[in-house]
Amino acid sequence: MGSKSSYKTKQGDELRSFLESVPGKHITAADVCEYFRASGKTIGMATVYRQLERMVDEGIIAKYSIDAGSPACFEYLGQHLGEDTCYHCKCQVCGKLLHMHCEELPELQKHILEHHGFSIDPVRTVFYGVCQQCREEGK
Amino acid sequence: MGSKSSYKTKQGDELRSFLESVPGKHITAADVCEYFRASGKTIGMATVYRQLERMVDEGIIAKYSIDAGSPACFEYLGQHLGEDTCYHCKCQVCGKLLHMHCEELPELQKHILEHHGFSIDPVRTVFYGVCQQCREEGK
DNA sequence: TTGCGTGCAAAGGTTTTGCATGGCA
DNA sequence: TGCCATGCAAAACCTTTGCACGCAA
Repeated sequence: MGSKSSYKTKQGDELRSFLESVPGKHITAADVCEYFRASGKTIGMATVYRQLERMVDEGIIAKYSIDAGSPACFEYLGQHLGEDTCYHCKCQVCGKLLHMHCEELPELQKHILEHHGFSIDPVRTVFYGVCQQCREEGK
Repeated sequence: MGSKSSYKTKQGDELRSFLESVPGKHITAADVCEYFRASGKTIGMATVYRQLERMVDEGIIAKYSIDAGSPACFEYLGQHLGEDTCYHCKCQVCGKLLHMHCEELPELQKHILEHHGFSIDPVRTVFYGVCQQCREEGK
């Protein structure tokens, strides 16, 4: 695996630099197309999905499949490819996807690996629940 | 919300008792249809989805939308409608969805609520990662 | 009888795939 | 020149919706 030869293409470069320009933001395939259209360029949906899939495999972006019928969203990982990973929280009420830095999570990760044999991938894991704002506004 | 009058129907009863008969198992809408067909009965896909949605609203089953293009799966919650909730782990290698009982998770839940303002819903939250078996088999 | 549940078919949306063309090396 | 990437269209897939009919209350 990982032995794919790959060409450098205009679309791939533009897509990558677009994603790099919005670190921490969650982008759908449709967002990418719209961005290209707004820039006067075009890109096919199939190309977007193929490029994104490749980048996920390479580990430079993350893919989140939050809900059943809604589009997957992608996020440039950039420099937090190390210990400074942040987890994600998805509010079931307002639908927002939040970032969370928590010092206890690496410990939990370690505990679950040692006691339950499961190695958590922080990049793909999403906590579902209710955010503070929605909780304060009464459910 | 929640003020729906509801009729008792043959399909609803059979679906419910089928789900009750496989506690802790993960069932898709297609699985339900197949089970009915195998029993000599039939049920429409739309009915399955509508009944399942209702049961999710009632809190007696949980719905997991794990991957982008694959079907959502449902699970009868039964008696663990309380503190004895279990979390789920999805192995990205073999695709299995595992149950995990962990005493530390309620504490984490509390910590995140108090320090990060986010109220986690254990029923919907899924940890992504790699299971023990896959880890031992290399990769 | 009233109105909800069901079933079929059609629509909706996201993602994947086939195939001819164009671009990178 | 060889091979990969692209783009368009079509397909595949899961899920939702519309509408007429049937069944529960």
